Amino acid sequence: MSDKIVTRFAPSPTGFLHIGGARTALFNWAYARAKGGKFLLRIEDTDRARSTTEAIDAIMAGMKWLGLEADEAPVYQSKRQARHVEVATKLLQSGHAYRSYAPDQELEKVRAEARAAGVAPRYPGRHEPLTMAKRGEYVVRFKSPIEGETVIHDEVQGDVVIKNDQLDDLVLLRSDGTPTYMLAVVVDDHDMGITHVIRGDDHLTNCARQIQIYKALGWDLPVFAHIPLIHGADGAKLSKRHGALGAEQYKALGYLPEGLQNYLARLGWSHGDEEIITTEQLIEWFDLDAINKAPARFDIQKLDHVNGHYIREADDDRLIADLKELISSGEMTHEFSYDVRKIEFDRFKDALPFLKERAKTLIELLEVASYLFVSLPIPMEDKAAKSIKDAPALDILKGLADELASLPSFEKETLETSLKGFAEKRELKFGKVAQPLRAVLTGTPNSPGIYDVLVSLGQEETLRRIRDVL
RNA sequence: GCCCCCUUCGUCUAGUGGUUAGGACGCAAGAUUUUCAUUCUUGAAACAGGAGUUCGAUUCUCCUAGGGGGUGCCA
Repeated sequence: MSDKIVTRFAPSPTGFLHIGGARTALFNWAYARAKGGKFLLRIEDTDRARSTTEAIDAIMAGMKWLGLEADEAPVYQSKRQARHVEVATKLLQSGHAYRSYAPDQELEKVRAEARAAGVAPRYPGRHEPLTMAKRGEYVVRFKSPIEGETVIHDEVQGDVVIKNDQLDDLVLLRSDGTPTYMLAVVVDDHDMGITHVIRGDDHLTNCARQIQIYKALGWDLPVFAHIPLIHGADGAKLSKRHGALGAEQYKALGYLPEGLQNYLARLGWSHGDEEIITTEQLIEWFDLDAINKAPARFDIQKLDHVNGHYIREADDDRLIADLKELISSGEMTHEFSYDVRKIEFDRFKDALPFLKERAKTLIELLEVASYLFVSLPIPMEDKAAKSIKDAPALDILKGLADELASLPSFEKETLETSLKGFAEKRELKFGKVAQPLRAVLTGTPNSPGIYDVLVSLGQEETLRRIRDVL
């Protein structure tokens, strides 16, 4: 036993890496990193029928995207069956487990009766050997103590006491000889040298059962930390909407991994008033005692805000690379107002400094850049169309076309003096000049600053767009 | 049914036996500005309810209510 901390994330590969799992992985990863320990991944695929390789790939891809890579190759629980059987046999030999031949119907009956009587269901086989004929098919059950209580010393929940008479004799080995989760999780955590088990609190009650198995085996207990689940925006379980999406889907939605990571870290964990927390800071600050006991709701608006921060901070080249990847991935479901495959990334990059100020996701970034890449009859939004309909507006545009055509260069400062002078000459408020111009250049009433639009479009294209509506 | 966990602004949270209960998102107003966004300023907004302990409870205890989880040959 070394002092080094070892944590693990142990998903069952029956679906994508959902947001709750991602946070569990993040906490385990952060704790290992914070304490200079190891972070391992174990695929809990003992339920072969429901486990898929697609799910395994999706989970690993999601973790990789979030920057949560394990320090060693993943352990596949299904490949450790021999060891699980070995331990079950040991338990059988030491009298901590027994073969159970009862058919399902009998168990159903017992459970129904227990429920009707208002007590926890207990499997009767443990009291007296079953008298029924052995049919050859059996499961191995753990002989759970009836007297006393089991205490879980939980780093997040505190001491949780469960009376032993609440815990039934759980199945260790199924009738086909495969191990159940309850057995496998104990054996694997022990064998992998896991020192800290950080997982969702849906495992809290079952933890008491696992502790009994540890004790029967004479093994040391790991430290347990059961973190509350994440709820959806409506307070119910994570579902539909944003909550139940897979981590990878947030990528397709245009979120940055550091944005999601930051948001997730703050969901149920905090460090004073800190909101923007970099990966480095997370590693420096993360600890179990700052994890909240109450479940948190997933708030997409705050995620947007945090993500917007990271978009603005992001390096331009990196953003362009992300954009290219996102577009070629074909995973975006957003319907764009223009053909994003026609984007000229050189021009995009030049405009990025002022574009990223107004985007919270990569998708929004592509949308605010739309004016750059639409082709000639510029699609007009109603409001924009209205602002250039009347004669005075058209007259302004006509004058603007002449004015802009006469400029020797198309730089911001030149344009500023030019446009301001133009407005002054005609005794117009600047908005009267800028709005029609914006409409005709971008097709919308809202856009980046007019000088930025002008510069990013260039003199030739600007004039082409103005003249197109005259 | 039985068992376990949880409860500070709408949301994420800080916090203390005595505080003007703090921050963030969102919302509202204002400043900046050619629009939108960014940025900045200001504002509204919370200790679930009831007992008890105490000189004093948001903080400690109990009860209730509400929410969540478990109770599988799922994990």
